[in-house]
Amino acid sequence: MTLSLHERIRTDIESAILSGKLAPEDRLPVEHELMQTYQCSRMTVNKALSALAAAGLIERRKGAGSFVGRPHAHSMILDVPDLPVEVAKRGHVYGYQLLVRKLRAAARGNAEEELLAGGRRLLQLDGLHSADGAPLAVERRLVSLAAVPAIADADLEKEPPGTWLLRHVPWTEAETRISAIPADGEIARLLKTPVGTACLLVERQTWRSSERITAVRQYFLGTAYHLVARFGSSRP
Amino acid sequence: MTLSLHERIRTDIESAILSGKLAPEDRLPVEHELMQTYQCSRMTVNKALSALAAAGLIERRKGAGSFVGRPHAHSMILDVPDLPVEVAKRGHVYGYQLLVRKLRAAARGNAEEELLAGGRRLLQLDGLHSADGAPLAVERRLVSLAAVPAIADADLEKEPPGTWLLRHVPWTEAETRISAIPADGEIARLLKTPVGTACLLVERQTWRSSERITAVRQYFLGTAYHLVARFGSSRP
DNA sequence: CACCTTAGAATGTATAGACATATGGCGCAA
DNA sequence: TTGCGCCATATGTCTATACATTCTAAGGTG
Repeated sequence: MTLSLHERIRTDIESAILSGKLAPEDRLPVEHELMQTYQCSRMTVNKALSALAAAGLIERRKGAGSFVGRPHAHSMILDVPDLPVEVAKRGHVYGYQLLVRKLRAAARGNAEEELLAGGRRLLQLDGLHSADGAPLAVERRLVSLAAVPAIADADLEKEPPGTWLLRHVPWTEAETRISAIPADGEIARLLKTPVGTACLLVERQTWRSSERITAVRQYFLGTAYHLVARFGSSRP
Repeated sequence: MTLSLHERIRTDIESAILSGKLAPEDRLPVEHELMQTYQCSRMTVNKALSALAAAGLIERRKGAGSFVGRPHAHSMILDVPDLPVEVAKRGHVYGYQLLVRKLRAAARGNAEEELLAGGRRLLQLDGLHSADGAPLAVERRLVSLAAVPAIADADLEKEPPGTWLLRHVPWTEAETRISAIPADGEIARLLKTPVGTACLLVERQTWRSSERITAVRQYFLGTAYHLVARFGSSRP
């Protein structure tokens, strides 16, 4: 694979930064110098530098110059895959059981639920995810009927609501909160584990623009599941 | 803030995709049509479309056209901030206590440690993070002296090794594994909590290119700490 | 010495054109 | 009918130029 010129300029600078030859806050050569170095037009240099800026590796200041960004404020990429897919990838047989399905109003005084409902009703869906027949996670999900009226008619017996939503409802923003808590009585019973067992709690909310779509709490058996986040491209 | 023309084109298409007006696999207008629509040159249209392609929202096929990408494989951004900074941001006083500092060889038979050591010695650093004087997390860190010889002379009494590394050692790749486990005897003692308490376990390894730099295991008091991951830009 | 003005430097945006290269469909020939 | 080759289409890359916007530093003025 022969790199185009702007890609070559981009990777040259990129490796200079990653190897430490260019330190954070260092000033990069200005566009005219790079034009000389690579014997090309300014647009080509500009394309390379713009790409680096978009990737957050450098910072460009109009009138001042281009500078190496400070060591990554390190945000990492957290893959939040669809559970059935994830379980299958780990070589297990996935199962889902719908435990509770009820239409109800938002609990009075519960600000979260009221925001989600937006004055209309909510669909509550409790379910159990399993791998090879063993309980993996319980989830309680609330879906805004205002945002997703179609879900009232969806068949959610065999496919988990997360998967259904993923396929039918586009979203623009999501936030996931990850913590650890001991299993309480009901969670423990459903996961077939002693009360107090360490669980990974994943809470996620999704929005489409500013409209709230769904909120879910998933309790994973701590020893049976983990999340992986990555920074950098190559590692498998 | 007035958007430049290529930004306007970009956001127009972006919102058409996110709102569902353009479905996955749909074909976008070709560049010449967009030139007509926006009365601009091809380079301007190209810049907008290239940005969308770089962001993964669309896919461009030379000779064929541009197409909406399939629904986001949704990866989210996980902020993994420096602990002192994070604790301060939550309004607490951060404290760190170095418990163990020893130079040693990799444990024989422990493949992870041997890879990290690369034939040389390791620096083991155990420490306790606290917020407002209360234990927050214990960590055990191993640093490769082959990769970071300078850390042998660093003063790690007052500042945690993670912070020192962040400031002195550039890295290119990292992987974080998140799970939940019950506190064993030693962890429980250090965190001043009963044995079996649910803990958030964060394991992280970092590399510079293919050279391993450090591996760390952090046990957070489950009820006192959580991680947040986000997709989408606007929410605070 | 402190402050303000100004010229130059550097990036941001946009144009119009040129040639390169991959794709897919259409028409012709076996 | 099938298969091959050609060509229109669409994107990829690059050039040379122009003007706008913003920052920095130099130099002059009070």
